[in-house]
Amino acid sequence: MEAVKAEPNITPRSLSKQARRKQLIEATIKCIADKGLSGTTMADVTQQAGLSLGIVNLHFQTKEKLLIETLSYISNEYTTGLNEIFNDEKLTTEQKILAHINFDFSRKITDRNKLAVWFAFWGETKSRPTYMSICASYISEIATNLTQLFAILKQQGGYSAVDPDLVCTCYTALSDGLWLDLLMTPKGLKPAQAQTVAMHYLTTQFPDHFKN
Amino acid sequence: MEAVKAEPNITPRSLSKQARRKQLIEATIKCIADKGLSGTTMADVTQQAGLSLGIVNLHFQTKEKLLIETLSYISNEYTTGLNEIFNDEKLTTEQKILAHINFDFSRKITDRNKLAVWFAFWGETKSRPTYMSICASYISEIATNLTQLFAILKQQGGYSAVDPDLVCTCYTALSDGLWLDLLMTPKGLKPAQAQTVAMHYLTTQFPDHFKN
DNA sequence: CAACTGAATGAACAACCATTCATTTTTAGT
DNA sequence: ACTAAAAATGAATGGTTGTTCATTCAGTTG
Repeated sequence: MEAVKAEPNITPRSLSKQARRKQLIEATIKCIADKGLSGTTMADVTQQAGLSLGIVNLHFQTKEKLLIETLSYISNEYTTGLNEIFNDEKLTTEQKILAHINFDFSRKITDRNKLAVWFAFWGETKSRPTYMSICASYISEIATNLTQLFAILKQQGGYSAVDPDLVCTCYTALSDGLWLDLLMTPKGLKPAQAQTVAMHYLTTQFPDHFKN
Repeated sequence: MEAVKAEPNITPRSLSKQARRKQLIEATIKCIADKGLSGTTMADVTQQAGLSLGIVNLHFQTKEKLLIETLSYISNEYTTGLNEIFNDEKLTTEQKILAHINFDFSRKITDRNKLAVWFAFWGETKSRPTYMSICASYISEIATNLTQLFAILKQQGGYSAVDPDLVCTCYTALSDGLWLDLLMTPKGLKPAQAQTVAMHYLTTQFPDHFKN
């Protein structure tokens, strides 16, 4: 674990306040991936960021707030990416769903450091209402959008037997489970294969649109 | 959180050594569910068990060993249940698969305290090789058995297009994801509904055997 | 009933770690 | 160049927690 600065030739304090916060959050992600949520100390995070011990208090007040901001950071990154797809007027419904899957198994999302952070927080949600409510809000937002896409495709494609809510629940659970697979058995399952598994399920529901 | 003894009328020390270990492990499960892995202290666990602080050291030497035994305990409970099904000579392949799903979404397995423990450990696997290897062993054992069941059903049922490995990966990921759903949105998804979702997937693969 | 065994207890200890804040360093304004 | 404000530092602090072990106590044996 080496200290890494965001930009080699720029002194640390020339970065703006917001950039410093981002630097600390990304150091936190790396630390959680390397040492776990319980094993991550303030000394670890600040050393990973190449800064001094007191810096977290200056920007986040407490460790707990830093952790909450870290969860919000990866949640926002995910929902923002999906909303861009959902709101893209140039894409057809079919293309949006394909783009959604593509995004779910892209490098950015299946990065094992970030997957470790997701599961670290998920593992604590039952005992931490704050984590729980952050997760609950992005979950329902994404489900609403995705269900709507499936409903449109059902109508347009004449898939009378398809239940959009069921397909949304099933697809979401499937991708969560595949992420767990990518985290736990990285030697066994690669992101591209995981995407194939997800496509395999969608093919069963919309065979005319998604051929294997 | 109240101290609860295993048997009201039996004094603590009349329990055998093994029963005492089980008592402590179950107290640990409750604590992890209530306070998270990082928030669980030795004082919490022993108080939950209604025993004194030093007892864990007597039976498990260290906290880390108690946690490892706790992960092994729930892993064994799960794999033992599945192996009983897999080895039951009286069941047909189709019945074994049905029993497998039934078990995955039974009360015993979808108990939110235990789900919280599963995800708590999964969230730390990347940084803890010991947790990782415990998980790796049960994962591969179950996958081997389940893939075999699907392969037999493919042959018997004439499902020439089915890929048993793919279906096993997909089903396993799906049930892991549904467990996450049960943990995170208990108000939204009930175990019986989760089971319906899992059945829905199997129906797409083996329509003659598993009708909706 | 007395001596013995080992399970259980919990006060005390030592290590760890989040947080504080007096001091130093950098930047921006004039 | 000088000054004031802002940012960053890191030694010191205090609270928490895993672990230890001398002592207590229940159950058993002869």
